[in-house]
Amino acid sequence: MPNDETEANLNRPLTLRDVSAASGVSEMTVSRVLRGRGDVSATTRAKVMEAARTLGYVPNKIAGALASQRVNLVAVIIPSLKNLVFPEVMSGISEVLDETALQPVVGVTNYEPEREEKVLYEMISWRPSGIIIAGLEHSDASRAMLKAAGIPIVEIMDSDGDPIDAVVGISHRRAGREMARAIVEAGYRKIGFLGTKMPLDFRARKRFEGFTEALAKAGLEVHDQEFYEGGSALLKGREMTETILNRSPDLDFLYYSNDMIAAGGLLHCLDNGIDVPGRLGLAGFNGVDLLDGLPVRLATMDACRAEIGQEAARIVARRASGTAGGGERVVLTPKLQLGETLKRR
Amino acid sequence: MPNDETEANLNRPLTLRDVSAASGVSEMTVSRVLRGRGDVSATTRAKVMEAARTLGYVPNKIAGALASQRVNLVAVIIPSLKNLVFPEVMSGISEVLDETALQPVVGVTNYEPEREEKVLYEMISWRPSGIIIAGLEHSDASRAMLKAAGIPIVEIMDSDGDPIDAVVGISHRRAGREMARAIVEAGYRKIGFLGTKMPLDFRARKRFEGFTEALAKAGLEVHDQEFYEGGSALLKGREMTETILNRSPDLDFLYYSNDMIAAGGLLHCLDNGIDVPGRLGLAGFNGVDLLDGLPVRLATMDACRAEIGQEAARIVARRASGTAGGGERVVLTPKLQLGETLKRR
DNA sequence: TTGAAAGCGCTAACAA
DNA sequence: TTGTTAGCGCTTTCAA
Repeated sequence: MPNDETEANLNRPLTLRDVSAASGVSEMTVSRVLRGRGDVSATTRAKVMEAARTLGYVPNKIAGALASQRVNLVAVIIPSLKNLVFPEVMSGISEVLDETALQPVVGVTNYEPEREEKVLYEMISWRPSGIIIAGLEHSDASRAMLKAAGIPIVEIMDSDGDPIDAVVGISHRRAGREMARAIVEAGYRKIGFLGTKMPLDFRARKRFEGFTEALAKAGLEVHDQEFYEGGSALLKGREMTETILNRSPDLDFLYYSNDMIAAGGLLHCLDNGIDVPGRLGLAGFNGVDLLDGLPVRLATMDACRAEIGQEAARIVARRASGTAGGGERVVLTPKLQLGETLKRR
Repeated sequence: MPNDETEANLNRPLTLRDVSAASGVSEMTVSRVLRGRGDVSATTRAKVMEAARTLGYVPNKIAGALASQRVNLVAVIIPSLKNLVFPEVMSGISEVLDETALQPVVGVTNYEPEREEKVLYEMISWRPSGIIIAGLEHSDASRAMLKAAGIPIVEIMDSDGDPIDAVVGISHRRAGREMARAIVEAGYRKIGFLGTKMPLDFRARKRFEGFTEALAKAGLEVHDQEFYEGGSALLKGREMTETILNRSPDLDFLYYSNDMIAAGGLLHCLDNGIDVPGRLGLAGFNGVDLLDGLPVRLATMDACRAEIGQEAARIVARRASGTAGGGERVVLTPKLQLGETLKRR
């Protein structure tokens, strides 16, 4: 049974032409109406809107983008979605872009440079209005693509290194140094480090470097260390803590490369009646709000995730709106939260 | 100082034409090489690759998509990234799509129907090869768009309702019923429910409905309930648990709508020396691997997140490759994990 | 305020 | 194996 003409299921996407035919208005004017451009009479506008709505027309952005040479997408390239940190950055980005015509599109690299290259290539081939990318370390090929893209590039989360264009982040080296200082000042001396077995997590590495550097200044060094990969971070935190304490029972402080494993360590200590922070101090990194629910507030350092996302998005938005710019540099200061797992002086 | 011609920074993106000129090969053949189509001599291929590489050419997918009427994107529409569940579904999707030419693009709705409409409209206007969308409940406008899109639509995570096209999920009603049965069988009688204050979290609601229904069959009802919104789920779990136990000290079981608040509840009980599962039983929902790190293994029900993602991606991939289909229905069975917070019989 | 023509950068289809 | 031609569906530009 053939359908009524105006509702015919043509099994092909509708085009401007269809709306034009249905409304008796030229394609060009239909286009104007649909894009909300002025200079269209109210009558014409009404006719067009009516036709578009009853047909269920959805514009083809591909054609629009090709013709206008404008794409309202912002590529956001991050290592992972499973680490809560990145969704938080995403929220900051979305929040700001929601007020603009721009839209974030996420690409995930799994901390693999080859994947980063591939994802970047794919993204750039859609000619986005800007790229927000985690970290300052990229392969030569990636850097070349980013430089050649001719669009705003904002590298985020880290400020220790040479940005390609703009950068928004914190200094992880400094974060490590400050935590080390706080630990030493509190009187701890036998310090252990627990982290991920991820040579490509440059930010964690920089924190570690800053940490050891500041310890060295105090005449100390990392007494023992332990690394993990994969699995539930909370569980790994428990296990690693047990392992390292068995091996080096004289440790009096454990610095973890993230809050999740630190929380696992804390649970281990609570379970085993280890006096925290008296006998053993603990600290993590990130300030994830999961920590609010733990029995004891963990010492950590807030990495300003949402703020980083917001600032990065603002830079892209500003540039997309034509306001000149380039090479913006926003360095945020991570806030030390002593919690209850680090002795007070 | 003008640049050397082959490396000129034209400040406009390179086109096939540039590669064609640099290599002395026709645009069409360049296009063939770059897309890896056969029927190109090794010599020509080499010339083209060389030219493309030294120029740093990145194809314009917008033009390609318009010309070929093919877009290798799959829109994935989910309520949130902060709930760990969705990143896990994403992993399943990526894993499968990585083996194909398809690429996921994520849109986030924040559980708001109006946002879902907007995100859908944006996505559909890029003419993706398929849409994977969480849930079976959508506004009329959203449903109309999905139906009219003329591409594979896979609704995921839930199987209780009428799908538009394909569906991959679990029955949350059944999940609720099964948990209720297990609780009753274990001998608990005064049962409390703790969940989110989210009228639009249909899946949580269905679990609750199934739960009360099965309790009713056993002649029981939910004895008290407590809801929360926002904040750290772990902390809210602690707080709600304290609140509900103060109000109804005779409760002997607490069923939580997700594992995170259940974990908070568990920590509260451990802190306060409440005998779990003897005096009070606890259960959550999801089977997030965070739970592995808790001192006591929480009773929960695995929601098959990764598997759902994989199946959904497979359906889209299969359809994109032309293999006919439509209306696929995959209902997975959530696995009950008794853990140590529900008495065994 | 509206319309007609040209073309965005690429690929399908066909020809050589 | 390679090249030519004609669009894809829209927007820009210019004319009416």
